[in-house]
Amino acid sequence: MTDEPTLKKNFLTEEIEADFASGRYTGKILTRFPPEPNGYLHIGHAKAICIDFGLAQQYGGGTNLRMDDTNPSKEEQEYIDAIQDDIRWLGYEWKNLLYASDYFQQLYDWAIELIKAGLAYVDDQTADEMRANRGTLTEPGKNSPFRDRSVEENLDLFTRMKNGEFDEGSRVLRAKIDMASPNIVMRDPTMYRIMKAHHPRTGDKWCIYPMYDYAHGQSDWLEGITHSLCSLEFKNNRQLYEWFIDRIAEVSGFPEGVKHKTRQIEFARGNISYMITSKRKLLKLITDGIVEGWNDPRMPTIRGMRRRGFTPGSIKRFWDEAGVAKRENLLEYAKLESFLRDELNKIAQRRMAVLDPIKLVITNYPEGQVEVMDVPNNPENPDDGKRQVPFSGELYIEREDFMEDAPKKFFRLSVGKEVRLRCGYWVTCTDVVKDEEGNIIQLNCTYDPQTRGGNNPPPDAEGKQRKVKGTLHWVSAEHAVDAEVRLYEHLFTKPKAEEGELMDNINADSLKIVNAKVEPSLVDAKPGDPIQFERLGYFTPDITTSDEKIVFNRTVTLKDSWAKMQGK
RNA sequence: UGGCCUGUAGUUCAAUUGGCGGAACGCCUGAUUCUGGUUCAGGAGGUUGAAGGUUCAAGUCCUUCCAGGCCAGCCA
Repeated sequence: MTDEPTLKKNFLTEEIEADFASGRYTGKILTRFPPEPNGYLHIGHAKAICIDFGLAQQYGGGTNLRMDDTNPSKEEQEYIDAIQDDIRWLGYEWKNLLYASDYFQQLYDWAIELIKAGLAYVDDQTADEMRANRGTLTEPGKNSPFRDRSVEENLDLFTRMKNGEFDEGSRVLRAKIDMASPNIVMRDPTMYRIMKAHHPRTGDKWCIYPMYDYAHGQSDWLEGITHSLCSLEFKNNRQLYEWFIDRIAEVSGFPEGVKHKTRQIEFARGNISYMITSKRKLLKLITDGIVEGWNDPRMPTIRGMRRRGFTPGSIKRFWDEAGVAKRENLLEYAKLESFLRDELNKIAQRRMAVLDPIKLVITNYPEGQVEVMDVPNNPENPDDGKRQVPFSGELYIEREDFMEDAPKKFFRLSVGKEVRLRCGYWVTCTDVVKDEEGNIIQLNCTYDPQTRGGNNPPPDAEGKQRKVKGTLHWVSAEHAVDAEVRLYEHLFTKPKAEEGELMDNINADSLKIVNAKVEPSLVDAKPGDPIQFERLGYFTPDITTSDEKIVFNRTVTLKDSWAKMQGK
């Protein structure tokens, strides 16, 4: 987790290296991550974070974290704080924490210069009129009747817009470019709209707020960003991004201390099967009560995944291995799970927990006896040592580890069969106890005292070694602790979860809550601690866990080739 | 019937820039194992979207076609 994954070669690294080789840039690479503080970061943002921070790190540069706070009607301080927390959790640190709103005055001053140069005008058309006159994908637009106002009138109107003299929606400032451009982004784009909203940072100072297109490029430029890496849908906007900077450079020159223009390069965002990242849809899951909130362990948010038990390392490695390109994609959730398991396998403490308990009674075990068994905390890492687990004549094992009419391939318990209880004893099932309805309520077994600790018994007189195929996990009934365990599945039934009507694809079984019996040492586990319940999967205590009620989240199951065989 | 972008194993990406198409994940075998996990060894899987062309040689260059994506917010 401490060593950063080395990023693979891709078209971004190629371009970046070319930019330094050609002398376009000297010095250090500087990127930026520009989240809009109107929601929580999700797995898709994590890709951008890995690229923006990871690439800069790889080339010895830095990354500015810039809150894209140009729309106060949707943005809140709560998100500004959460975003920083999530980025740090992922393991990245920014060079500077900045806000687009830091540049509101500069942006305004430049707008004045653009107006003076005849490159911007105040438009009195309604939003509907503007839309009608914008033309369509195949037809050019029409010039606004207000397009040729005098500089003086534009200056007067724009100043009054700023002073709050006009109603919201009554006027906008537009760049004067080309209403017939085949790139619709260039058809006199809006630079400022009137918005009388309270801004978390600038308060009530401004009645006008800049649009993304007018704010983003210049923010990059002012900060001396070398590479502004963003997703594909901004490809069309790049022409405008460059237009603003070029025009401002002509009209006002470069800002103090700024030597170069920023290069925007677009890459494809990453989609993952069974997950969605649309903020609107995610919010609907919450408002419709499908999930608990932004940090529900089933949510693809950083907070949700963190609560679920994901590690930052696995998320970073996933995006690193996924690569970067320019095509639409749908990564398999299995790939994410693979890197998750890989890391968890190395660090997770092993414990025993029985999710669906059935009582196992050892009929020949001395009544009332309790033994303490040494069990390794992590066989993958002997340095983690061993712990002591109480063993007795009354245990719980997993209901599905017993079968009455077992097929030959069933390596677990069945009447007449012998199995190993992990680090306990070898037991043979003699008979079962059923209730009136015929349900099995207890398994009676005998144990072999020569197998203490789960070890092989000595060979028989002919030197033959007795063997068992199966090893089961267990907890001592008397010592077991009750715990609630939350078992998660995909939130959606279709891999392309984003497709079609959201509510048609909801997996009704995405959360299953069971009452488990767990070994006593688990009472000390803390939220975030990676724990493997042996033979079941990786779990971590939920943030709601308490002394009164222990709660675990299942992060991911172990691979299960038995279940796979059954499925066939 | 506009502009721009993208098509390479099931999936995501590579292919030294024109020189024998690979990896990861997934899938299938086998070995090992006190977790049906891990680990190890091996295997299957490709008309490089299609058709033409240039070339000794094309995934890579050219032409045409097909499919998919983005853009018509006073969102980002």
